[in-house]
Amino acid sequence: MIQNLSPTEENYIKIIYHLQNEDENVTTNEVAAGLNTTAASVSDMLKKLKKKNIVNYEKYKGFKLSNEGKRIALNIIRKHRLWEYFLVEKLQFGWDEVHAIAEELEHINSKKLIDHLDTFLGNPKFDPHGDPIPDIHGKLPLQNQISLQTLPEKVEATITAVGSQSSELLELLNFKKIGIGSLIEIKKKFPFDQSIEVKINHKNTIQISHELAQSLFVTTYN
Amino acid sequence: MIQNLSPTEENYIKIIYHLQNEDENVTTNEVAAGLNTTAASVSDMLKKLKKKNIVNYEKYKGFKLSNEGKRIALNIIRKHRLWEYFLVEKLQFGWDEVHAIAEELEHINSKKLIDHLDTFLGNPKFDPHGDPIPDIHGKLPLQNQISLQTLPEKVEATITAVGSQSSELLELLNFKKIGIGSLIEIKKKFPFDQSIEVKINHKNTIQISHELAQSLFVTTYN
DNA sequence: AATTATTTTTAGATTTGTCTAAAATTATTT
DNA sequence: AAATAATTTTAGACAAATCTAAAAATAATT
Repeated sequence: MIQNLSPTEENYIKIIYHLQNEDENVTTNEVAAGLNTTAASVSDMLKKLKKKNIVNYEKYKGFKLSNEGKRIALNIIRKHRLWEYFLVEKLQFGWDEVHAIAEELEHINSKKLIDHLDTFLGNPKFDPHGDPIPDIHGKLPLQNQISLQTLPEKVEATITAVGSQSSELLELLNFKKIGIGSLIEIKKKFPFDQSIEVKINHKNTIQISHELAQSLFVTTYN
Repeated sequence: MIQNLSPTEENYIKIIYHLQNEDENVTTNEVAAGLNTTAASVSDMLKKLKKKNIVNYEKYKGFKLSNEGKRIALNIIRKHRLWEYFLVEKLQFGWDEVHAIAEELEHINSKKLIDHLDTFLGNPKFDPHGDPIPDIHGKLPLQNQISLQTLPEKVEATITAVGSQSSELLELLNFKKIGIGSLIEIKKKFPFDQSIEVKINHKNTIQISHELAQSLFVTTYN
């Protein structure tokens, strides 16, 4: 079912998604704090979202997104993160100044727009903050991945994702002879420019810049 | 003065800009028709816009944008047309399907966003429909467009606008491999049916009917 | 377990943008 | 210039989203 949701409703859905976890219910006050509004307004909105079957809610007992609610949340998050990626990669914004603009862009409703944007950007898997981008079906990429930048020294890992499919990135990876499946281990980190020295497949040792390290995602074994 | 305007207010400002001309005032009914709303709603909004000094308005006498109102209108139009350009040139939309999406994107408020987008797109002067894009200062590019039908022989020009947005016209232009930005020069005019023979981009020579020539607008350089 | 404190909900008011119906004004006809 | 028609404005109502203040329910404390 495709529902027509106001930006306000979407913001509630998004914050509930971010607040909820497996076991505990989300509380009215948490949402009020997260949206800089009052508990009363949250109560009002919950009645609406319950009627639309977006939220499972009983008075005084807290609430959680329904499956439909989760689906909607993931779609909003997909839009938000793709726009953030666009702003940083294409429009040269700093990663710390894109959030507010993406908050507005994410409420524009056109599936075709977002899917074309995704293609244009090269189907990136992670946004500029390193957060995973849901794909066209709402699936999140595997999340035992960490950015190469955050891998500790002397820990072996496998490259399992790249941050984007841009031709520039692929060219660089080709040149350095690394790709999905390569074994990688950080030998030394250089704080000055955040570059790192890594060993690839137990053989060649190469230098990797901060920018490249942020676009490589690895999985460890322990 | 930077005002915070709602999307609704912006839509009113935009339609008034498009309806107004040098001499005559805009009427309530024209705006109501243009926005698919009632004359009563227009009256309500005019009171608001007058208080904000966006519109010069006297009851029962019609109205026009103030200078400030025009400045705001041109900025909205700039946003709309830059987004249309982006959708067509970067996201591979057809020029006949971008208007509705641009209507939403145009209300996003970030000067930096639009100026970066402008740079990213290469400071285009005309949108995919051939309408001029106001620059960062709100200036419209010179509009010495003439119908292709009135272009003299042996004078090079650039196609800068089309007369309609019908899919039939789009189909024909696609087939003939010409569009906004194509260089064009009339080689020969045939009085019998007013058709013309033209050279496109210094390469292929094609025939253009009277009807088509009337729907193409060009800019010369002298 | 009773009291107090906290959280959550409801009740009622406000703002924005809309509408219908009626009144006021202007334009057109006869 | 009077009557009729059309346009424009006002008055009053409504829906969405918000707020404050008070009531209801739950949690924490003694």
